[in-house]
Amino acid sequence: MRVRDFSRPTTLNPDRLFGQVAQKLAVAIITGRVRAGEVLPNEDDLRSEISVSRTAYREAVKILTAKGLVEARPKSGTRAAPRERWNLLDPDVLSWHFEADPNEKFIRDLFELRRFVEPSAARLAAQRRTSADIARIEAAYRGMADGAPYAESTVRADLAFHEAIFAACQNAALQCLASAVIATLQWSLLLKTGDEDAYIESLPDHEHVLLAIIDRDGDLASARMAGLVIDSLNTTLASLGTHVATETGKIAKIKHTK
Amino acid sequence: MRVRDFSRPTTLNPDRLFGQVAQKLAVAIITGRVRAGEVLPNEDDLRSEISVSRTAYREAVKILTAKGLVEARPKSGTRAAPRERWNLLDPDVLSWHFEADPNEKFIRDLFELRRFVEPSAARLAAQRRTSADIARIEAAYRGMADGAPYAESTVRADLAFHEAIFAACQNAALQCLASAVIATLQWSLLLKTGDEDAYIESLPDHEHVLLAIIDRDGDLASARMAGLVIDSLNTTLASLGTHVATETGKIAKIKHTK
DNA sequence: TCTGCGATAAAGTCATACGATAGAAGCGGC
DNA sequence: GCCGCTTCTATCGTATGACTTTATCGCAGA
Repeated sequence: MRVRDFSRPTTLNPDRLFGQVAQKLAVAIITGRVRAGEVLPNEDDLRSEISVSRTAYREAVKILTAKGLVEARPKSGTRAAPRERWNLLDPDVLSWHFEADPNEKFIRDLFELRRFVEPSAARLAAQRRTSADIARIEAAYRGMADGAPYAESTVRADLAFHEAIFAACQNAALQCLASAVIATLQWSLLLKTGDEDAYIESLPDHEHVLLAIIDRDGDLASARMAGLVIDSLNTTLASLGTHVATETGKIAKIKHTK
Repeated sequence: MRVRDFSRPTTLNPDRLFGQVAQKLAVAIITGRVRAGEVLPNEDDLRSEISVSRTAYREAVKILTAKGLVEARPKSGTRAAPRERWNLLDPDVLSWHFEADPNEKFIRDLFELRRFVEPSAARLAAQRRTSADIARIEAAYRGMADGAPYAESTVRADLAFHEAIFAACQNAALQCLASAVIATLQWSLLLKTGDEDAYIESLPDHEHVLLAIIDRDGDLASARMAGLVIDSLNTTLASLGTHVATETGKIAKIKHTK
């Protein structure tokens, strides 16, 4: 599953060696290929796979440590951490998740988070928005309305729409959740690609949210955003169903050719 | 400001060298001693302060990179990142914040997040809780009720109470926010230490939340949790006022002796 | 059986070296 | 004198080898 990163909010340089190693290890952990056991085999493994120095390997491990994916203790080895320890909302961890595994439960969890957070954010945005915020949200909406359904620029505009609402909240802590929401959204848009009806139907919902924010009507903005998120979840789950079916088909095919 | 870490949810080993360096750099960035300029001075700075090898320094930088505090671009230097880029909800970043600076705005932001997230979590917990969850929440409540107001075990129980509610949600993404909430709470409890009335008054509120969750009454649990958070914010801000006053006094004193 | 000490393995730390390149400084041409 | 090109340097990335620290495990002795 390849998610090409337009508007990537993370800074982990992917064309540096340690970044690649980190990603490789992370995906291995997230998919469950490495459980709570030692990551040790990888030291030799990566030696053989890509000839990578201890330096690069260690820096990759440090990154994963910082994100809670592994725990390195002096004598006992470097182990994959249990999932509760992971910083699931970290942009990189999220992007690795999406690189590894659809995992319906996790998608649901993320949407549930959106369901709680985004309406509140919309309310706050309605209360605090400046005219500059409005301009930004409106510009994003225009981008959505004018573009072709799942074109790159349109998707970008969709993400920008939601991000601009978070930005209007003037709350740094809340803002951090924006990246998680964006990642979820990006993922779901990717899944839905092709379902033009769903996209076109969501447009008026976006506009209604915008209008409520312009009107400084917090309750309305909140309610409309809640509706938008729920609709998004439903269409995403529908697409996920077909998508998973396709994937299973592919896997079956691969297994067959093997 | 020293916050002794009981129940630290983070894994960044503080007695390893790179951990100390990372913390030192992080605090420097968070307090604003290093703005968006290069972190370069520190390379020499740390050379003179603690003689630290490049390895340890680089690994510290990798950690900060992973948390969004700095951006290391191939040849142009390692710069402190703008605040929007920071993973403010990362447990370590939070703990560094609390180590560095009370910053009322940030406290408000975090409480606002709690205000949005915890009621939703309480609702979900009420809907999904198992008897084991109840046992855990109830045990935490007992610990709060039985202990002395700001004793370590009591604080631990308070944190456990809120964490148990998140755990009952069965939502991994939401669970990640628990650490941020816990950190906020721990900080506010530390500030409030001494204000026994506030603590004793909050006890029935906690019990009411517990009862609502036992009754599987999501709406009630949510409403009561919202009340609890708002009360907590108010008492915290009150304590923050006196605390800041004291700090200012200290600063004035220091300036005077200078 | 319990205690403690030492062997041992793995992470951590240090020093050094080389390559690549972005950005600055210097040089030359127009 | 201004602009563009070349060179030079600073800094990050990567590699390597040696040494240190720490914690686990097993063996030996009480």
